[in-house]
Amino acid sequence: MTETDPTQIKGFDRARQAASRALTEDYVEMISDLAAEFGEARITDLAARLGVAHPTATKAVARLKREGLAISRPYRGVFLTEKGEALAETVRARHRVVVALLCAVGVPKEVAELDAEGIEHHVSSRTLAAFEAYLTRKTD
Amino acid sequence: MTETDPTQIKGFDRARQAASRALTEDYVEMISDLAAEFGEARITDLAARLGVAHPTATKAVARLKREGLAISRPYRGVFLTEKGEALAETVRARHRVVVALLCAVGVPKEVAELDAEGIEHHVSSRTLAAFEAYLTRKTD
DNA sequence: CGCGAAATGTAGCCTCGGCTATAAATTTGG
DNA sequence: CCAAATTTATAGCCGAGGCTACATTTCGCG
Ligand SMILES: [Mn+2]
Ligand SMILES: [Mn+2]
Ligand SMILES: [Mn+2]
Ligand SMILES: [Mn+2]
Repeated sequence: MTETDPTQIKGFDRARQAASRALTEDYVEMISDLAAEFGEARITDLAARLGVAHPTATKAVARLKREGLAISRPYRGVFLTEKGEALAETVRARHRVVVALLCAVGVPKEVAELDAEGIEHHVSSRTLAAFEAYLTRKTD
Repeated sequence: MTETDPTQIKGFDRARQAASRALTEDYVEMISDLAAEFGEARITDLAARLGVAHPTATKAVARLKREGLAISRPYRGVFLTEKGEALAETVRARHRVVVALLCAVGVPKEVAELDAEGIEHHVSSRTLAAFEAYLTRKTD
């Protein structure tokens, strides 16, 4: 083979890293949502909303705790740490921008909401900034 | 908990399915690229371009063969089946549209290329259609 | 030709993120 | 206040997708 384009490798690598962060991001955002609604996030509710079996949610929460994003005691609710809350806020904001951008270029709202759930995790900060600038331009 | 929004669950489910298809899509596209350049795709080249160790590429190719997307004989190159070629074409086209859309809303080209590698796998046919329509409108 | 280098295959390890089945704790209501 | 229902925990299975180490085959070249 000739040379290997480093940009291309970087793209695949970034996509792999984003995929591995996606679960964390969705759980943290959901825990934050549930906390706002009910004051705490229960494992059962997390599992129901994410569409997984509850042991799957339990495992995910264990990982969040390992990473210092959440805390919990046995048979009690799950709560975000400050670090977790900060991540949730970032993720929530990005989710909204992605949906808005999709809608702005003509994607039906319902479809935008579905696709955004996956797309959001691959939107870098620079792309996010471009989306925001575009939305601002378009609105004003 | 109160009710559980089925649309939201569907979004997470779609994102999970897309993530599991992503690897297949990238490999098939890359095999097609290498075939165009060199007449065949070698495991070493696949691994180098995707940024993984060669046993990882070998495993992935084994899966493609299982799924009827590629064929190969020991110590020889990998080739796509008709089904594989068709998928490669679809994936390549979508990749281009995603990059073009990102550029059109103001994302720098280099960044667009990086982010598209992950985003593309989460763009549904309806969103793709909207992107194409937007690009057509903007160009004309 | 034949030998060393390069490519490919294979074995086996790891983590992650699904799942089911079963056990234990907690909550609820009669 | 106790029994049943609900919730949570735990054990253990699976496949995917990474990796390293090592074996084997093919290739290139003197
Ligand atoms: Mn998401
Ligand atoms: Mn989201
Ligand atoms: Mn890709
Ligand atoms: Mn691609």
